[in-house]
Amino acid sequence: MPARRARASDPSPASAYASGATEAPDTDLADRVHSAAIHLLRRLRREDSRWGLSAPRLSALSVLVFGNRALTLGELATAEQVKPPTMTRLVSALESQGLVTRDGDPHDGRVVRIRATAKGRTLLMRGRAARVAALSAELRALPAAERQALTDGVRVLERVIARLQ
Amino acid sequence: MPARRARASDPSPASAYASGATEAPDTDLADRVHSAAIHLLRRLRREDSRWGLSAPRLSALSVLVFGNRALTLGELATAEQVKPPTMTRLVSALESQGLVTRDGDPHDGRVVRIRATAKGRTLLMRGRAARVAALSAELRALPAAERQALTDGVRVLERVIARLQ
DNA sequence: GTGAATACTTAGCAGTGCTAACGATTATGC
DNA sequence: GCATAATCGTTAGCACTGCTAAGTATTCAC
Repeated sequence: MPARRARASDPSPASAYASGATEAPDTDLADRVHSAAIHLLRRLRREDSRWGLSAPRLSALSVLVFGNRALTLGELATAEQVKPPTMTRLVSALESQGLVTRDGDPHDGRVVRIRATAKGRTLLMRGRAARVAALSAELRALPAAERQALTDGVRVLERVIARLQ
Repeated sequence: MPARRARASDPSPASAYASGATEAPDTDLADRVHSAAIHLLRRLRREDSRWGLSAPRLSALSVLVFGNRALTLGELATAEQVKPPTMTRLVSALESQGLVTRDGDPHDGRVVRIRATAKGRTLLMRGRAARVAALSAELRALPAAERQALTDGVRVLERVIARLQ
């Protein structure tokens, strides 16, 4: 079920944007990427509540854990491509969950240094695994060629996204 | 900048989830797909307000326009993978914008049939183009081989998402 | 040392997602 | 035919994320 073109009787999510017939090929591809992102996240969202880690919190925490150092709130906001007030609230939530700490910087009283706690590291490892478990399972079931195609595609997409900033 | 692995000094968005070193390959890939979806949508979100069409509204409207027929609210909710109350509110918003109509079904008084208006069709065509314009521009700039890799990857992802339902 | 710039927070808005509970309508079973 | 059950959609209310505007505290520049 390639779902390359939307048909009159096919309102399936994956093809929602894929009209294509009268579109430039790149617009068609952009629509499909866009639509796939929407539906993927909607689906993965359902796993969140069990872990108390929504997508934005998970994403921010992962930057701290894998960055393996304290970041200022502004750095974290930039890394996550959100505005500072949004990150303030995300960090407050993570802090109240005991997953990160907020410390003042001795050299600059304006900045706040945010660091993942041990609990945060542990929860991240488990939480992100749970969130993407369903996806991982499907990917494991893929033929090697398709998995490779997806890997290559994602690599391209990552670069495109970085360029969109 | 392949961003395949997160490094201690690299809190870049695209690699936020890509720790990988101690992960199974598929989990690594799932994380990367997940992360890419998050950051792509956050970026594209910014274009929305200019058109009054957020991602969910755009997506729902596109199902109606390209499906080219009236759908019940429940069908639309299923197609968009949201619960009926969520779709009720989305449809109400689209209706108040004059982009869709809500009509009762003569054969079944419980059902509501939702149809895109001409205005809805027009706005969709322009709005979705605007929303993905930045993305389209980047894709057009890609070498043919990379664009093809992304196309193949998206095709795989679409099938995976359909299977996640 | 005064004024500008920077970092973060607070307040308030809009939007999306959910569940629970409700009314209206249709289908079922006797 | 009528009571009961099932279905469809809505309303109400919660949590969360995103933004802008405005405020506070601190540091930098002259």
